[in-house]
Amino acid sequence: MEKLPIEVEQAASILKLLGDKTRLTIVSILNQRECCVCELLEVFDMSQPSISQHLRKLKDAGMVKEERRGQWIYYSLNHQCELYGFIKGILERMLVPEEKIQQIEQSNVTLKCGC
Amino acid sequence: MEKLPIEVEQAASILKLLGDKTRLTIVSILNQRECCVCELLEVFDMSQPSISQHLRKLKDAGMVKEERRGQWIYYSLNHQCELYGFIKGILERMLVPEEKIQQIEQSNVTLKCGC
DNA sequence: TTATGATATAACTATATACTTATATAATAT
DNA sequence: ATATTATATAAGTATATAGTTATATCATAA
Repeated sequence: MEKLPIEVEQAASILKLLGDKTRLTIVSILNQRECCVCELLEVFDMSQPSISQHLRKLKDAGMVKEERRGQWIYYSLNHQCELYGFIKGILERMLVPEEKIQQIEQSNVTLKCGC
Repeated sequence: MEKLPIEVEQAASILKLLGDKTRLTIVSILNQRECCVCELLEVFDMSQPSISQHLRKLKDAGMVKEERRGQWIYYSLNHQCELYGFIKGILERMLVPEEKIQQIEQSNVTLKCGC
């Protein structure tokens, strides 16, 4: 399933999505843990709409899925996505953004969320 | 060497370069055979400067190297590039553009080039 | 019901990008 | 020398993109 070769055109559109520092970092974080928007907001020097818009693009491409829990919407990588193997292959060769993940975990956002 | 993890920022810039259909196709073709500009020109519905500009970007990133042979300049993937393993990993999951490669080989461009 | 907090959407803007055409450079052939 | 062929570079343009601020939606809490 992971090993099915991908069309050039399809690959290009995925790579274009991942070819943005902010989005690639988001995806790399989501590969470690699910996050709500306000958690991601902790580690980017950027407005909330900007983060939401990036997540929207990732969702539209099927790379990411969302799940509402009360007030919060949790985003996570969509392992069911037919391109997940392709994406995983890329993430595996990248450094995990430990610092940002720590920053999220040390923020009190999660406490407020109660998750 | 291939397995050293890559910084997010560096990965993003490579993925952005590959996230263009034309460039990704070029790279995918060069993964099979070296080509001169006029050969690539055979398989893209695009002006010569456009192809040259794409090759320039790939060269600037170190992904591609060039070698002049007389009138022609041959482009090929730069296996010495520290990111070659990363790129190769992506190409391995993609369909080879056989049709375009055939098109290049059946064109008489190579005959004229005498290579 | 009203206020608050989390997120999404809309509208706008500045910049980046992928093309184009025109021209320059460089090698070969006549 | 001059013409031809291959390629690069310059300049211009239309569109895409990533950000912004303002506002809407939706869930919870008071």
